[in-house]
Amino acid sequence: MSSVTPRGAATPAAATRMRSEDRRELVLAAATAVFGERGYFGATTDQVAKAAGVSQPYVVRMFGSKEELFLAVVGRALERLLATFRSAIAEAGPAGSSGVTAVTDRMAQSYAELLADRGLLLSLMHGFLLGTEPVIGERMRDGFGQIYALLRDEAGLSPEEARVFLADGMLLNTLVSLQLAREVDTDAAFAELLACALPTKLDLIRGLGTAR
Amino acid sequence: MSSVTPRGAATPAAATRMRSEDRRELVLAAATAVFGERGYFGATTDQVAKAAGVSQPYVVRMFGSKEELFLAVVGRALERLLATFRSAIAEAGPAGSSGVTAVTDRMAQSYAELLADRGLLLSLMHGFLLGTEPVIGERMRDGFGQIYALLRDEAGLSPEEARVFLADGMLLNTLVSLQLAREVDTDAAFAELLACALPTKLDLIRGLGTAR
DNA sequence: GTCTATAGGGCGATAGAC
DNA sequence: GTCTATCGCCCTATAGAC
Repeated sequence: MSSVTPRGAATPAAATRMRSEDRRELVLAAATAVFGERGYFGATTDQVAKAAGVSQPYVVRMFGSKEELFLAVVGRALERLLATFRSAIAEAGPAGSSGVTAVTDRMAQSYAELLADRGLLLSLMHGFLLGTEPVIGERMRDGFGQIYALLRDEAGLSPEEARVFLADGMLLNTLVSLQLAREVDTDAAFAELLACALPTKLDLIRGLGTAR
Repeated sequence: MSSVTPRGAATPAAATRMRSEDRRELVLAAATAVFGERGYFGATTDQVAKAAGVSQPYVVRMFGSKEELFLAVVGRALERLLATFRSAIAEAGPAGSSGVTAVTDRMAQSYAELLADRGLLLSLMHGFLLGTEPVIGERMRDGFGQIYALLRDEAGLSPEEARVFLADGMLLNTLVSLQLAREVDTDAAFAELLACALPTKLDLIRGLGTAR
């Protein structure tokens, strides 16, 4: 499949030799998944290390501390979220040109697609719930402000339209994290809610709920 | 102020002698506040104990384990939430009778008032984000299902109306937890969003944001 | 019923070899 | 750059006195 370096063979699990930048990205992706599931406090640097196939002290060394690792995770998540929204806006044009629903629908679709990036949106969500943490809270307020500014200034949404869009996003995060899809086959009410909240993405959510 | 028992004087801080049921309620209220701020993993039984003015081992003894304490907290929170909604429905009548907005507005007002109970809604919110936890996750799915069932069957909302109501609630929780109100005076965008998301409750939120 | 003392385990971070 | 070994703290839970 992928190229194996001359030194190969003795290196850990999934990770054969690679550029340090790639390895940093690998650890960030692993950390995103772990923080997304258990939150900042619930996740351990050892869980991240095992998920990335490196040693626990190396994870800490790489980022300085667990808190800085979390800040890097949410920073990266925010970057991707904003970039994805900008692509959507570029495709659909801002709200002024061809109606509001063109942009919001396109952005909502982008948002749902970001769910495929395991833990990315849920790491942000966990962060949003830690507003009283001195460092993390400040960072999350700033990030939330960037999202709101994009919706207003770049997507061209009104305050009310932006509010509704954000509310839908928060519900989506909650439903995914709750893994409601787990009982979608046995609970008619959950099936009804999910069908309503995720018109076209039921299969995607179902996949996320079971793949553990 | 309140009655002091004969033994008084030597007992801890805020808590003079009281019935064990009252003390259990005191600990539950303290735990609700702590779990609401830091979540299940971030909260420690010692923080709960200090907030309640009792010893840490006593908190554990009382509920068996930290996990059972959390389950008691979210169980109590859910009870109160459902009871509050039922009062609102009783006052406004279900959606069929006098239009949908009568019930939803009354329930939304009730919901905002529950924010005064420190940590009650945020403990639930933290729980919703732990859907992958075996015991807690199952309990939270069940609780969420109860809320949805109430909105549909008792409040008489359509699936779409229930979805919008839930989405607004999730955004409200997020904004409160983020403590966006903290910067409402220096950040015009935050002020705009909060004014839009919390039409009549800006002062309430402001109070929550600063009182720490 | 409630406390003090403490055991036992896990976690983040550091030291130092390779 | 990455690992192994390990320290020291903090946290949950138990034991046992009052």
